[in-house]
Order: sequence, then C-alpha cells, then structure tokens
Amino acid sequence: MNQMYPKNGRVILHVDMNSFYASVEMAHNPMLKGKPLAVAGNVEERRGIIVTCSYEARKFGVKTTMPLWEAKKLCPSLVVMKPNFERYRTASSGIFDLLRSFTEQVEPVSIDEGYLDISDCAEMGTPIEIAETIQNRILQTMDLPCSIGIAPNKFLAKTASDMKKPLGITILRKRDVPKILWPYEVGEMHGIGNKTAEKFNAVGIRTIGDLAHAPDGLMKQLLGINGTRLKNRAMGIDDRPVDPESIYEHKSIGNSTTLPKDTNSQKELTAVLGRLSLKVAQRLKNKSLVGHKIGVTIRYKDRRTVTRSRLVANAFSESEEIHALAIELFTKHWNGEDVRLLGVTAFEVIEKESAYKQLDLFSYEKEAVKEPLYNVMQQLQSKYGKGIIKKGLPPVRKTGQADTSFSKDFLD
DNA sequence: TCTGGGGTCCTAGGACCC
DNA sequence: TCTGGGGTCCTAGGACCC
Repeated sequence: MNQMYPKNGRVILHVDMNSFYASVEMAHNPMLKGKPLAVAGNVEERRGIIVTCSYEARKFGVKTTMPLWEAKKLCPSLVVMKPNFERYRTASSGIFDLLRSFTEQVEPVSIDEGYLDISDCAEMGTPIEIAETIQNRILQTMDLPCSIGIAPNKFLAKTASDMKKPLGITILRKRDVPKILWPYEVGEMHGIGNKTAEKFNAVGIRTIGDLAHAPDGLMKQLLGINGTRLKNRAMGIDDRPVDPESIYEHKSIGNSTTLPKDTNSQKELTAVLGRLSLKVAQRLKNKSLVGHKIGVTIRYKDRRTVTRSRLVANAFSESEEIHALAIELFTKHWNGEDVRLLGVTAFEVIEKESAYKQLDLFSYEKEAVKEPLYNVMQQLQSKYGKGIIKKGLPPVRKTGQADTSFSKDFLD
C-alpha cells in the first residue's frame, strides 16, 4: 500500500485575513463592531476610493475600489476612516509571528495573507485541527477573523481560502478539482482578470473545466508561457514551493500620488517629485538598499499613463540624487499636458553591502592585480550568469528541516 | 462630477555582439 | 556584393493582484 502514495505530497495552508483593515480598526475600537465601516484613501479629497470595508458595509453593495462618493450614496450611514498603516503593519507582524510558531515554512504574500507548508507538522494534529487552532488563536489573541484553505499546493489552497468567508476553513483535495473547481467561470480563477477572461471566452473557454481541457497549442498561442501555466492550475497542478525568504527579495521600491488637482505647473510637479523621491530614499535606507535604475510614471488627465526609466551608472540611495534623476527623466518625456499622477520608482535594487562588494570586484577586475578575487568573480559569473554583477547575489537560503509528515495521501 | 497606491511577471522590439 | 542566426541587454507597456 505504501508504495502507492505519491512521493512529494504536500500540505499547504493559505491564511487570508477577512476585510483586514476594517477588522483591525474594529479590534482597536470595539464600538465600531457591527457598523458598516470602510477604510478609504484620500478621505478629504474627491478622489478617495474604498480600500476595505466591513461585511455590514458590503450588504449595502459597497465594494473595494469603489469611489467614496458612490459608496456613501449606497450607504449613507457608512463610517469612513483613513488608513492607519502603522496599525495594520503591527497587527500583520503579530499574525505572522503566530504563524511561525507552528512552522518556519511561512511565506507572507501581502500584509494580510500568507502560505504555510505544514507537510512536516504531523505531530501537531491533522491539517484541519492545525487550521482550527490557527484560526482560533488569531481570533482570541488579536480579535481578528481569517479564512483558511487547505490543499496540496498554493493555487488550490488560495482558491480554497476564498470559498468560505468570514472564518471559513475549506479543504480542496486534488481529487475534488473536477467536481468543485471546474464548474466555476474562468474569470473567477486567481490569475485571470478581465482581459484574459475575454480572450478565453472568445475561443469558447467559459469554465475552469473548459480551460483544463483546452489544447496545449491553443494556450501557448493565446498567452504564451502563462497559458500553459494557467491550464496546469486549472488541472490542479502547481509546484511552486512555499518560500519564507521571498519577502526579503525586493525588485523595486516606488511611491506615487494622484495630485489633488490636475496641473501643468512645472514648479508644482517638481516639488511633488521631490516629496516622492524623499519617500523612496527613506524606504531604501530603512532596508539598506540601493537602486541602479530610476523610473518615473506620468498619468495625464485622460488617464493615459507613460512610464520612463533608465539605468544609472552608480548606485543611488540619497533623496537628492533620486530627485535629480527623476526631474531629468520627467522633463525629457513630459509632453506639457495636465498631469494627474506622478510616481518615482527605484528598480534593480540590491543590498548596500553587496553593492560595495561588487564595486570591489569590479576594480580588481580592471586592475587585474588580485588574482584570487578576480577568480571569485569569474566563478560567480559562471555560476549565476553575467547578471550577477548588476543584480546582486541571490539571497542565502536556510536549509530545510526534518522529518515527520502526514500520511501522504491526505490531499490527493 | 468616476476610477488609489503598492507591487510582480511577461512580452516585444531595437541595439549590439559574435 | 544583398546581406545569417543566435544570444543578451535594455526599455516600454500590458496584465494581474492585494
């Protein structure tokens, strides 16, 4: 019997906080409980949108990304709050600390959701018992509700956690994929937005089951590599590992803002770029990062959006440098029309330390004096490719741990 | 009196090199 | 003289997610 079990059966949890910002506000001020509550950006401006809302607010038809004025029309009694990001970050790190007390194999994907690989946690109980314990502890210690999906991979776990809210626990076994997953409309699938759903509908793919049965060639032709991937997901296949280190791997850091009023005043726009550059510089500094590529985003009155970027010879992190680079890019590419939004982004960010190390390697290469170090660089290049010089060393990974596991057919 | 702000990944085309 | 083919790097934009 044993040899019938698949070798690499995994048990993955996806923990998804329910209307996170609104729930944190309610935990912080219990008087808000039971009220239609919305957290909205730019509350004092016309351009505020709903970021999160409580289930009471949803009953009125209030939804995420809805303009504030529209939400108030639907629900005049709506309580509207500005976001307190500090508060949400604190709650979030409390949640992830709690999750890490079960296993180190925790991958946060955003402030309010994350994956756990509990394949090696059999001694703690069944997956359902573990999920119940997690859900109860987060609720009891932090007064915050979450939904949890249990499945053999990330995609199915994510899908499962979405199926019952709030405070749901849902198991999605691979053998149940045809019955449970396939009847859904293809647009419901995580990773498929409006555009892709339209493309699929145009060739007669309406349900996730249709996608699972679609010809490989068609998928490739329609969406390239992503087509194949989506089809695999629809079949319940997803080999991505749970990666606890991924949160430390930043690729870009940027700030943007929609202006209170559209403007073409160069003085004002320059000042806004200055404030954005300062924020980017502060965030780079907090994380000890430097950037190698500067980017600006310009959105015009009619929402046409232009992005421009360029590589910079020397790594940057100071706000003045960033501001100067941003102004240079902006003035070169701005067409003079009224601007609605401006953004400044640092790309190709790496740790300051490894940026220095690479500089050292460079200078040794040029002078060709220190043979041993030059060789090190050669080795790095042959191992990781030439990009290593620009992109930096891959982060060091902790090695996995041992041993005990669930009976392997639990989720197959 | 519409539609925020933070990201990631993929693709396509031109430049450039061998 | 009528000009290949493969590869990488760089930039811009699209799609998607929370």
